[in-house]
Amino acid sequence: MGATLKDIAEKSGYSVTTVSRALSGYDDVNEQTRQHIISVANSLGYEPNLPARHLRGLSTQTIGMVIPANDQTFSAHDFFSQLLTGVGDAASRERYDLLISTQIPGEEEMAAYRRMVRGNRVDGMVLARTRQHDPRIAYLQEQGHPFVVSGRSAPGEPNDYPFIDVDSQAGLRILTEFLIELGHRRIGLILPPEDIAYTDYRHNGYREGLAHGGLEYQADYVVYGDLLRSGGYRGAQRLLDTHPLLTAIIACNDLMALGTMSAIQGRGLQVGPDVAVAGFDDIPAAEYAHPALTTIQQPIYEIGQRLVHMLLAIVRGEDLPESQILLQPKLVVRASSGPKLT
Amino acid sequence: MGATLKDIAEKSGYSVTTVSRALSGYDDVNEQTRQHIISVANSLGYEPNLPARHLRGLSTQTIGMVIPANDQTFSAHDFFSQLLTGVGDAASRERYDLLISTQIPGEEEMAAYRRMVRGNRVDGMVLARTRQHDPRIAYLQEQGHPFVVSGRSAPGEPNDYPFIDVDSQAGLRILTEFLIELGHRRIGLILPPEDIAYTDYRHNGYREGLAHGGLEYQADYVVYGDLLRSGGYRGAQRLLDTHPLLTAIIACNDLMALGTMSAIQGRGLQVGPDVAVAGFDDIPAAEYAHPALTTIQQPIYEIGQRLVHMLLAIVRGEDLPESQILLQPKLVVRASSGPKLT
DNA sequence: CTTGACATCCGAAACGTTTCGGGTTAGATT
DNA sequence: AATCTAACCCGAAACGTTTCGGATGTCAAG
Repeated sequence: MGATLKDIAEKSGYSVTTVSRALSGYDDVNEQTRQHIISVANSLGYEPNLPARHLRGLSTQTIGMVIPANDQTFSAHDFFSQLLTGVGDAASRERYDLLISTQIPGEEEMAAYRRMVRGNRVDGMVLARTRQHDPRIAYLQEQGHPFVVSGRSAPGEPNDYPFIDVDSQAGLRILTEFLIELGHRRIGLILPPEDIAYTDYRHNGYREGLAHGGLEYQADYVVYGDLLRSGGYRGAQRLLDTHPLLTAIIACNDLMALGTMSAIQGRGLQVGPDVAVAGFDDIPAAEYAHPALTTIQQPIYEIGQRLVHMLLAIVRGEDLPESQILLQPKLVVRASSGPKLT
Repeated sequence: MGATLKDIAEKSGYSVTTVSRALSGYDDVNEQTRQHIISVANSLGYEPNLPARHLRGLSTQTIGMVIPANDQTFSAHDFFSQLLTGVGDAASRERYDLLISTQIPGEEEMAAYRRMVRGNRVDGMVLARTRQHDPRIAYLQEQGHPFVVSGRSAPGEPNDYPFIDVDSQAGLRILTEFLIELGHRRIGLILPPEDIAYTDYRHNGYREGLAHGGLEYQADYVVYGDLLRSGGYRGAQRLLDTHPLLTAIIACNDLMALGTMSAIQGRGLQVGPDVAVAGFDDIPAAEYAHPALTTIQQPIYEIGQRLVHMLLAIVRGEDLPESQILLQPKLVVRASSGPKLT
């Protein structure tokens, strides 16, 4: 269908070699010849065949990313759409495209990674939402393929790769201390699934906050959720059924916090005055929730952009000033955390 | 780096041809041989080189999509992240990946299309947010490359391509009639930018609604916005500055409606009782806005999925039962449209 | 003993590009 | 007249795969 170098060569009377060299700006072709070739190329609507280029081992100008699929519950993608937008915008400025595969974690997911990496379709990969003993990281390291990660490994695991993460241990400590300062003594916690790498960090931060406020850690104030709104709803129900005297609940992401608010309101209680709620992420919906959600801000969009810059530096063989970045979290106080208790 | 067919051929003692045929399931290779070859392939971690395959003209198993970039304002991507998720999930089920390029509309954007289409990187393209005299559609038709579109052409332009759209003219008529029924007589309208294909449909729907309710169309009750929250804010300010007696404002998408609510609340007025507000799209934030937003529901996620099915049918040469789908919009009444006026 | 059929295998060409290692010409220098 | 240089150009190989069109060997039927 499309015109090839050969077509241009025939039409212009030069060889394929010369056409190729003219088009890619070598200086051993006459300027007049080059102009002629370029005009023929344009008249034929020539566009280079990328697979052919890649076959020669040239850059694919493409960044790969595998994102978790989860059908209906697209709003769970809030985090990923922000990350994706950051990655996409930064990539575009570097004339890179994105190859995206949405996959449910598991065998198919690893196959998607293999297709991209060994299949030679991308120059580098962006990973997100690290898990414990993450097989994706092991694979990419073993392949020696350039990659960067949003989120470091779980505590105790090696972190021998480039990443950007927010210190969520500090985040949860700050949140917990803040609630204690408001006067709360019984604070529930809804954690992410156990296999997520940052779960332990947040769990630890919560414990640190309690210790700092002189409160004892109560294992049954803590439940696990699924990072979705529904998980927050169920988690809050469970906590309030067993411990109706809780005066505050921290959910480990904003989506679960929104679910928590629904559960509280469904019981005829007021979010804030009756039960304080706090989340983590500061997704756009947090600001517009009712009441607006107190949360820990993560600059997800910026992280996406910086990941691209790191990745391309690695791909180009430049060395990175910083290859492991830990950002400090920021507390954003809104109405959901309620007034100071008296 | 990665193992090739040649490596497997050498290690197994068969020819490259036989290895290739064994691996791709031809039946003229001995079952025992095949097993042997497969085990060698696995031991070498073989993964086919996709560019090489594509060079031979085989399917790329990839769907292309160019989405508008707009830096900071990622929340504007609400519509696109839902569409993207729908497209991604459906594609994944068909073992397709997505090639995404984020681009600001203009020359660079067309270049991204050319790279994907003529560069042979995708089997088909998904377009969204049709514009007037859309050069992308003209290009894809001229190239004869498979594509499907979310949103038909502007009124009066030909619609000779497969699309899925929501009848937004009906949507705006319904919305307008609903507000009139509530007792509103002075209803402002914030339209999308003029070059968006659906702008005239929505404008017409508004006029139809007014006519049906026996109200006269007032050109100065209508302003144009930019589809972002900020555009809704500015549009509402302009409307209320010049026409403080407006009792209702329709914004042509939810994001602008949220901006409109901020503007109203910033003036010390109550959204609903003082000024009714309605939007269009039913993005997740609409439900959690305060007050919750009355709006027209578009099943964006499902549209994304159906677009993929249509596109793949075209790519595979199957014929489509329906290639131009117009969905009926659904009114979702929430608090922002306020009570019946007395 | 021929013939044909079948099962199994393979050589070589092709896809479109880039690039190495030249070649040819014209003019300038010896 | 021979040599050198610079400017311009090109043939052929290579990337990894698929596939067309056979080739070879075995065995049963004629």
